[in-house]
Amino acid sequence: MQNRKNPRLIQSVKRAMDIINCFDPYHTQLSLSEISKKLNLNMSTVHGIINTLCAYSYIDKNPENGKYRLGLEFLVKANLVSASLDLKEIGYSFLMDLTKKHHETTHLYMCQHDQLFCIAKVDVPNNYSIISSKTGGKLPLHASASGKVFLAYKDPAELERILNEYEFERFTEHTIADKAQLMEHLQEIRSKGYSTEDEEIEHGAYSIAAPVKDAAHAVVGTISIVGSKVRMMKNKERMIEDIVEAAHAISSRFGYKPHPHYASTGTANSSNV
Amino acid sequence: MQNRKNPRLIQSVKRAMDIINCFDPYHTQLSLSEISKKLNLNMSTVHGIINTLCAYSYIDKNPENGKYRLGLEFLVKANLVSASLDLKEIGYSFLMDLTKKHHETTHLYMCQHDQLFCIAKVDVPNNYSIISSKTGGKLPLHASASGKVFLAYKDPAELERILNEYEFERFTEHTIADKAQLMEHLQEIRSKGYSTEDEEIEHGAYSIAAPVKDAAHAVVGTISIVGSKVRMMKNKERMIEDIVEAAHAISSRFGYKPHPHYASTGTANSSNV
DNA sequence: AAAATCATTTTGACATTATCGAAGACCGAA
DNA sequence: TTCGGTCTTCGATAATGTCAAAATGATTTT
Repeated sequence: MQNRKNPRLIQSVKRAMDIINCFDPYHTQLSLSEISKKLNLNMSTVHGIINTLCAYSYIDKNPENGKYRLGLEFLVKANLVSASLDLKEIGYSFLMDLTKKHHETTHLYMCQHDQLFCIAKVDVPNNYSIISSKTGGKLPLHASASGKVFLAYKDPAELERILNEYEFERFTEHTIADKAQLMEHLQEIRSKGYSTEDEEIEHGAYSIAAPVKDAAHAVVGTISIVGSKVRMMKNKERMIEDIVEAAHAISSRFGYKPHPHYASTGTANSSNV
Repeated sequence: MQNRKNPRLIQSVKRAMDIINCFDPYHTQLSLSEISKKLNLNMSTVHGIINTLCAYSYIDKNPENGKYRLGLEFLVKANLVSASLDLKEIGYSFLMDLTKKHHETTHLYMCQHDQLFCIAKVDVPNNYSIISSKTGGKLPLHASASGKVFLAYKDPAELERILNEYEFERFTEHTIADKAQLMEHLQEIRSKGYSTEDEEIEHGAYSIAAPVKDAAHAVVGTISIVGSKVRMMKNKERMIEDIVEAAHAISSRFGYKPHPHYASTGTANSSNV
């Protein structure tokens, strides 16, 4: 569950987070007893924690059925997070350009805690497309173009750590299934400088991603373009060029400067300064 | 801080929430010592809690400066919350229509815990306006059209409770400054069925709002239209008609049925069944 | 209606657990 | 290097969260 060492974590806070994480797209409303059953906790324990979360609007009790659901305070905080993301500000117009040009959906992902979070998305503009409702999605690292390009530029020790405890969920028959296969793939990505994903997560879909790096050559995010495979294949080459170029442009705004002598191996020092 | 009685709240969870709430638009990054100073807590206490929140990606340590900031998991949860809001689904197309017709920004607010949260927004379509970045904003109840209409339909006891501990922040010289003045205003809103806000929160702005009610006649949200006062005044009457009509349409989707015999006083029973 | 079932909330006693202060590690600056 | 500062770890203490059980409340059955 928790990544690194084992710095003393606070039980009740942990439990509070576990409670919050009980809610997912298939369980948007839960009763007290459902939660306590799920987490094997005494009902009164859960009750106390939930009440606290309610007081802060992170959980809300639906008066109609007495069940609990996530509260609107999450929107407030998400707004705050979102507003303070330089990457999003900078990357957005690039997504827009890419989508305008290629008529496919583009995404901007950001790395945090060895996870990739979608922080911006531009859909193909049908009439009035507002709201990027998929913002906030997470990506499987082994089965997405962005995930793979993220892993490809991790430094070897980190990569090792991540993959050792990694579960290769299988989405389609093209999903990369194990570490060895993935490592080979990553080498190829490093040499090409971008990554593709070919029906590895969903049949009929194809995507291309390139890394956004900062001054320390660490990958801070990725940009990607996704679409139906048949359409994508038609001008794949031009898309790759554009994605890579956009990623470079964004990277340079983050102080990234390619070092010719380091470039070939692509070993990024992910600075835990 | 916490509203009702005093159901035993869990200290460490409360502190965790207080820590999260330290972050605001003016303080997006905080150091450990800043937080502990702000909350008058021992650094190691804060440290433990923050570490726990970090393990769940609700807080993230910026490697560049060692400061903490809110984590991307908030985006995930906000997405989940947002996706499960019926009100938003239903209301959205109405906002769109209103904005298309009147060329002004429209908002959809939702009530929770005596607060109004923006859950959808449609800007005047300039070229490609995506992302509703203001989603997640909260509204001052006494100085916004939506806030006032929300209060107007609260049942008297509830209203009393809310206003007794309410602070009337002053934004402009038109801001309603005290309870007596507000009560008078609310009566007027009830008799009209909608609310207006005239430079009460910002000079030059004018807004109109109407309540969305559910089957129990409780106000579950509001829709509003905002714009520069000069423009708004030009076809204020037509806007009011449309806003009220849209609010009714949304309400009826929530099972609301006007009871002719109750209608005149507008006393909503906000069912704490 | 009354009784029974179920889920939620409150209570009080106990031992686990969060807390604090102090000490240790880790910077960056002088 | 040595010094300020901030962050992290550690261990003892008592305060706090936890549990089981009882009380309340809602809903259905007889």
